[in-house]
Amino acid sequence: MSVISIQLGNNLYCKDPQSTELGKKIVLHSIKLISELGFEAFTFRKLSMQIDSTEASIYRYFDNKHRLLVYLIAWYWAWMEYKIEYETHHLGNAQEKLDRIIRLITEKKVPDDTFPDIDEEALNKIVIAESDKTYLTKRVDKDNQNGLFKGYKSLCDHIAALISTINPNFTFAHALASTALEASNQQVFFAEHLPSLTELSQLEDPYSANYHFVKNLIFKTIDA
Amino acid sequence: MSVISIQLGNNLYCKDPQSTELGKKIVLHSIKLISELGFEAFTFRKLSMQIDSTEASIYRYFDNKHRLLVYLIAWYWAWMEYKIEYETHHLGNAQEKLDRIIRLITEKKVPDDTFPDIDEEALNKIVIAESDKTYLTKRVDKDNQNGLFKGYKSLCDHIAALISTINPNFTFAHALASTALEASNQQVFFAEHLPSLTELSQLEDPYSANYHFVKNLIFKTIDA
DNA sequence: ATTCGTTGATAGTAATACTATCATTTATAG
DNA sequence: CTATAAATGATAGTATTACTATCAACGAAT
Repeated sequence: MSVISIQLGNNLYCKDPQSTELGKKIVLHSIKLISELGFEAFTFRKLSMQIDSTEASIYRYFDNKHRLLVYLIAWYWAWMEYKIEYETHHLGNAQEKLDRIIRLITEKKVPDDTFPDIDEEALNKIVIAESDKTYLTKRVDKDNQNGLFKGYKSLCDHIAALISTINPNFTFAHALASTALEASNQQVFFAEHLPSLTELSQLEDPYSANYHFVKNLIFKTIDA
Repeated sequence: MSVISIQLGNNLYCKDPQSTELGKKIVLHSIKLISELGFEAFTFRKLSMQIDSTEASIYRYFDNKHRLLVYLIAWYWAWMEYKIEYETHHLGNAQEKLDRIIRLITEKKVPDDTFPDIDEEALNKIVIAESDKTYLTKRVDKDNQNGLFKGYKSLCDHIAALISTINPNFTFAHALASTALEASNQQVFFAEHLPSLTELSQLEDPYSANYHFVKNLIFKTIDA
């Protein structure tokens, strides 16, 4: 039996949390705690109590809570890239692939049995509410140099490449890709918390509405 | 001589910072400090030292630093709305108005002599790097109920209304407006810190490029 | 049987985000 | 011009956070 696991760059942790039981517990419960408390109220102390361990032990895996957040978000995007690969490699043309990607990004996230240690639903909540905080810091440039955002950038590249295939004359492929990625999560947040900023919450199926919104946004924008 | 000032809702502060000298100093120097240190490293203690005052005195104006940030961002959007009003009321049709708004939102911000107490350039930096943090908290719903995001929502409404005038059949006017507003700032941040997520940084005039990107995004998307 | 690596237990520190109290200065009204 | 109130300053104190350091205990591998 072959076990698939998402392998992440070694700058994303101090000590690989996938290599030990404690590491897995840290990841598992941090997803739970951050999604419940929000990133600001989340502390290593609270996490250590949840898993009957100590702050010091957690610090052996992650330098600080920001790094842990970056790790979780990186895991999410690596997971998305894996799913995209799996569901688009057989498709014939760029349009179809892009369409499938938009669907994957906007669809409601359900538990993925392939990774029993991760609560993908809770992780998606974190991505929606906290992922911008990974780069909205004074350390962005250093963190970027250390490759912490590689996964997100590679997904953006992937989408931009499809956009350029569909319309080679479109100048802003990466800008549109990053805008669409950000928007797809932001709109879900708005629908829940600032509903006057979006129509999603008024429609019967907000996830499907989001899909149509983002799809329309991309395909209309790139049409020559 | 009539002095114009941006009047903000009274939930945005404890005591109106525009009503006293100390209040004005708090706003003036907090813009400077937050833009330099970033919001996380910014503290009331550091601010109090800058203005030769005390933490306790600052707390009389703002409950906490998050509230101060919300105030600054609200001021910014109120200022934008004022500029938009001023520069679009004479324009004949929705297309022209929307175009002008996009230009105003994406253009490089320079000091506005009308408000000598505010460094609009530094404030714009804050909007770009920190504004998402105003609502990405566990308190969003409460803060929203207290009207803290009124200015942003009203600008979004304004843009959405123009979109609906241009194409009454477009379903996602507010979603597109909020997406464009967010993107216009996000792309500037990416250009500076995560340049592989956007083309803006490669082009001669990134501000003009941003204008064209956002304009194209909106007008292409809403075309029937 | 030893030792190595992992974890736990405990302690400690500087900084943060406040709150409270009271004295002092400044403005304002009588 | 004085009385009084409002605004500010000075000072102190607290709980929590975000770490760092040290050492003991335990189990697994050699």
